[in-house]
Amino acid sequence: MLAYAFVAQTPAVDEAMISGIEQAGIEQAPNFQPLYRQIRLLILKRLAKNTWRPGEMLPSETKLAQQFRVSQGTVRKALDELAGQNLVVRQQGKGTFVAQHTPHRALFHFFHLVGDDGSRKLPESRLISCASGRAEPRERECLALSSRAHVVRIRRVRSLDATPVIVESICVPAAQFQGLTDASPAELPNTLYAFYEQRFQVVIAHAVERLKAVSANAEEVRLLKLPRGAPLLEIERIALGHEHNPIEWRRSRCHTDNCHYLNELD
Amino acid sequence: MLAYAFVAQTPAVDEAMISGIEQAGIEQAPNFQPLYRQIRLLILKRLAKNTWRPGEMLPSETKLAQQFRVSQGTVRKALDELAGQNLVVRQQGKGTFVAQHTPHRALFHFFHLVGDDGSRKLPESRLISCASGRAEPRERECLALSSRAHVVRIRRVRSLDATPVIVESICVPAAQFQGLTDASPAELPNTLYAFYEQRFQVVIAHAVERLKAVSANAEEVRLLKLPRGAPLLEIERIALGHEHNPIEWRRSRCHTDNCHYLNELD
DNA sequence: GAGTGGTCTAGACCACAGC
DNA sequence: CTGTGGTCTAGACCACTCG
Repeated sequence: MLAYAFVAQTPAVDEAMISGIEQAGIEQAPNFQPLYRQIRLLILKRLAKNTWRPGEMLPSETKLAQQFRVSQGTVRKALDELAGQNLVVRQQGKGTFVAQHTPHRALFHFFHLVGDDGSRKLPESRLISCASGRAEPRERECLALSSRAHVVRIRRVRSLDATPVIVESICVPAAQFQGLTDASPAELPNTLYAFYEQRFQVVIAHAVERLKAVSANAEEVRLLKLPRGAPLLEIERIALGHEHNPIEWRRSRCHTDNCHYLNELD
Repeated sequence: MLAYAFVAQTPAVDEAMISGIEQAGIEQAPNFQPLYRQIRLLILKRLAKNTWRPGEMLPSETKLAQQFRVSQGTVRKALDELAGQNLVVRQQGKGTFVAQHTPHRALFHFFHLVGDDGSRKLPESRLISCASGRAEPRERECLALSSRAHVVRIRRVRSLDATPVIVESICVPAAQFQGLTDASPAELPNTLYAFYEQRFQVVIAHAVERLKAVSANAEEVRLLKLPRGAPLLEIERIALGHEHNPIEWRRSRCHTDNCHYLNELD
């Protein structure tokens, strides 16, 4: 029952991490965690604090083990879990690195639209608009913003094989993206998350997508050259940081006659 | 370079498992695997062979380690990977069990439609038809069947909160499901995969889903009480066995005004 | 060669389930 | 009490990378 609170003779893992221990004595729900999970949390906090930049190497397992006063195997298990969540990348002979948003990651982890022939490509993007303004209620809700917060809104059309197939609306808090509206349209890259990382030190770690079928509205009909009321696949995504804090709200409406959204289950 | 082929003094892991070793000497692409992966494959083969039934307990780590002549930690790592794929379930103090299709698994791993209010429910099913016939080309393609194979086709309407929202077509090879058409309609349960397991010893281990937006056809309009041409979310699923052999082809067309398909990314 | 992560082993101890 | 999986440790050796 008292397991895993303190294992090493010395406090091990200091940093005020055992935050759940109460002095109230009785029947407290035990939020004790195995050592390797406590280590994992400590490393996660450092990731969230940007202690190391994306792409940078973490200290070696041995060094971390010394710092935390645990065995190397325990650190390994913590790092393995983080690697399983794609938060760090491990490379034999080189080291453990903070995960980065590469084109490969965009394609295989964050973009699930695949051609009906099985082809996987990132669509080209054409910017329509990029401007800031007071956040609307829905935007505040999705991004957990206060009532006077401002946001930056980006709209673009994305094409696969030179055919426009997606109308995309993106919304991010202006506070975390100072100067985004000043960026020249040509500067806004196709894969935004790497851009967020490099330009604004904002790291997207997770995302949740919600899909519906909708009818194309007048603008979508025009932009995608569709018949009136054509069915579109709406993908609404909320992208989250390391602490699951919402960072970006995105709505993509996709013409899926020649492509589909692919998902693997177990 | 020669690592991991044989580690223990005795051959360890017999069963003719090192199938990739060629007598041709030079520059063979090494399909050497770490020991724990070889162990994992052996256990996987036993799962595929139905050596143990779903829900049954596997031998303990210690016993498996003795059988395979490796250390318990190596078996543990193999089992951990299998547990990560939801192919086995580990329970402290009890044992390791072959994964089963429970209502919980259906709801959280195989059914991604969620109410817009966040509610997760399995929809009720009403059977429309269940009959067998010669497999059509598309069915043969999806299920990897020969040209004279027969299939069983099931159609049903599924309702959330007493509102019909899904029209579902299911197709399985008749050969693996002898007597399915004789089953009384009342006997066909809402969650089919548990039924497949228990009645036909057919185990669904994975699945791939492809989503599109489509327009409701006349029948769907009637069954779901929709306006003509209403947009529907089409979910096409191919369910696979342990060896990734296709077992079921399913197409669900969903009315998503009050629900959505939920997917989490990393 | 030095440093990194990856594998394998062995042993100790813990938590949990069930008789 | 016994047997199970879960954690933690320690040490040996391997493969890979880079200077």
